[in-house]
Amino acid sequence: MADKSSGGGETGERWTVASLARRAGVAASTVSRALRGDPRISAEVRARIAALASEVGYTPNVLARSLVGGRSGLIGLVIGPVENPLYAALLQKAVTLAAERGWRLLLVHAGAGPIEQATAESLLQYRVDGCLITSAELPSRVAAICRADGVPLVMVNRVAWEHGSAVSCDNRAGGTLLADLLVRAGHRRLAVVRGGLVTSTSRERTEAFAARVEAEGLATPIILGGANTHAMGYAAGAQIAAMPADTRPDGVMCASDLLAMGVMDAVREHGLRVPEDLSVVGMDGAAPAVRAPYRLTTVAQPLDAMLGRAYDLLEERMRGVNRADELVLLRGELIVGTSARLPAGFVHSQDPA
Amino acid sequence: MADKSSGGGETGERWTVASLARRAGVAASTVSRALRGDPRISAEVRARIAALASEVGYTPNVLARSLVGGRSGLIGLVIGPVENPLYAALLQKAVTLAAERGWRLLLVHAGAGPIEQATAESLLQYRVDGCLITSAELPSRVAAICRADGVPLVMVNRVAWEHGSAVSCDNRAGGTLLADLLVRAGHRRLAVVRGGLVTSTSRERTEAFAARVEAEGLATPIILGGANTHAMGYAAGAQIAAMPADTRPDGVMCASDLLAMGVMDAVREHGLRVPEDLSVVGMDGAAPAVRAPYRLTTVAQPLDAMLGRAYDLLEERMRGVNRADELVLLRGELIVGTSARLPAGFVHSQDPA
DNA sequence: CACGTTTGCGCAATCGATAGCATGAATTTT
DNA sequence: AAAATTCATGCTATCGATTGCGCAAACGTG
Repeated sequence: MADKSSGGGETGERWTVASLARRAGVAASTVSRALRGDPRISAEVRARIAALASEVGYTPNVLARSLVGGRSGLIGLVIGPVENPLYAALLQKAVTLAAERGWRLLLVHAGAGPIEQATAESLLQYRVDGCLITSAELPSRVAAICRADGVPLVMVNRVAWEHGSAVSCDNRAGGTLLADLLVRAGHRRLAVVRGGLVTSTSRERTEAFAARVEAEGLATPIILGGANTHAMGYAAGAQIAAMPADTRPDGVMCASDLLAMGVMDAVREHGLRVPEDLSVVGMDGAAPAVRAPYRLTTVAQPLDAMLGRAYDLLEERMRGVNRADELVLLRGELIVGTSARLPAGFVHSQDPA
Repeated sequence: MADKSSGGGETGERWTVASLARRAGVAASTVSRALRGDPRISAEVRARIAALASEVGYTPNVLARSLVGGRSGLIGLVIGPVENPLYAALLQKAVTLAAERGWRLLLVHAGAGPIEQATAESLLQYRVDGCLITSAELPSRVAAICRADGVPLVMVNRVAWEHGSAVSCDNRAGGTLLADLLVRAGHRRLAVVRGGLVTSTSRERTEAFAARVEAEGLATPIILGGANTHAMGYAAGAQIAAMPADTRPDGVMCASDLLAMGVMDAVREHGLRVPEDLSVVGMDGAAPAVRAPYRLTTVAQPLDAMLGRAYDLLEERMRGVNRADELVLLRGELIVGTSARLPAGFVHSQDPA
């Protein structure tokens, strides 16, 4: 049926504006305008071309369009280790929210390791309109590349280091909140299990927690950990469990839920009960940490809001608005589980009396 | 320094072959050939242009290249719910292995839900060279689109339904292996916790396990579950724990590690010990299931090998080789944890005596 | 009925990179 | 020394979609 010389049809050749135009007996520019709803094309012709296009299953070539239009509709995504459930959740939401804005994600990197130069360059090769970095580590190579080429850049869950805006949970506020909670509940010997030594999230959470503990007149928390993995949490938990009961911490704040899960796994294997022998709190609000068997008391990051703001920031800058970089902090939400003893008279936030 | 009329430099304008050519005093085609290492260009000129390109930080526009070249270098990725750690691992490996082949991943969909038409169409709009579907669910819409436009398609962890090749773990062999293991260890009342009712992986694992159990002369396993989530596993575990001890199953095979974790969490909360009161085995080899507190006995999917084969299949078909669709099955590896009683004299595979 | 204005659409250039063909110079061959 | 090659590079069309400009025909008005 479809004649081959028209350039489309069952031959596997894809339809183009040109072949559609030949078939419809109009110019290619008319096809283009008709499909984009240009009012200069008569409603009659527009309908005819639209019908033809959907009949033959025409799909515009975005690559060609972006060549002239200047925007690719692609957002580069650099994501941290997705074995961390927080990043997994972030990834999923990032895809969904991007689709709602008509963007597609070019998955540039996923994992803990550093980003290779060749990988980072693909951001430029594919002319991404913007870049979203979601990783607690410091991918300065990507940041440098984006800056050099004027690609808007937004970081989520990590504060800006050299270039680009950032959206983050207010980690200090979270750390302070958790310190307050533990101190008011009567804990006296506190510990912190920290994540990566160079990650801003871990540092801020740890510092704020320790500062508030000291401000309350208690001894400086002992610091354990040093990497944001389950194994590191497990090791720290084993260390804690091995301490004599009279000097052992009675409250532990972990810089992430992943660490908290490791800590709980270890101390429980060593026969300690949570929270009777030891309170554990975390930060992130990762799904597996909140449910059984952990039921962790934690500060959940508002991922939807964070990504929404991040995309807003990107969109502004993609439109050419020449704004200064900004840092947006959003407050996390306390999720009260059963992993920590609570202050007397503490009212469950989800359960207002 | 950089003169604006040359089209590149600090003005934010990006360098192109044309602007590089003007700057170098040669033709654009010469720049293109020089950068691609065409031997027809003298070594001298080639070196000069290469030096200039790296000096100004030129990056080729892949979009333009693919317009003439016909290939975009993009692989569409459709991935299942990444809160399932198996998919998270798959995602991470998929990115790494794709980069090794010089491909980039266009993240089309991530999650459990169905794929929207507009989302699926982006596969065609961006002229992906191939498509990788990693999901136990049946994204037939994507398959149909790929078939209609001749886009090579490979599925991982799901068997082909209508169109495209597939690479999968040999789920039946795994189910049989686990049934053997439990029966030989003396379990007599077996149960299965299955995943999604329409997913091939869950169905095959369940059927093979049940078939072998019956072949061994034991009663047909009771079937629980019906969705591949932690919550479903937890619910099934609660059901099991609620049964009277003399009729309660003494061995449970879960169609995924995610389910197995849910089952173990539930039965432990109800005071049952694993494996003393109940053996639990899973399938997948997900990282959190293998470590504390689960230490699950499971059949690990060979993800690296699976993805390697999947990409091989894609690559062949992208080169235009007109091969028939094929189904590749790879054997999983038994990982022996502590979640199940073992047959007497069972030799730990990682620990040959 | 003549002239100006809108309406509707085609022509051709453009985006950036690539590839076929052509061209002039340098080199080899007879 | 004239002819035949080889070599290095330039010219130009091409991929597919978009867009500024131009040009008819249809419309309206005086």
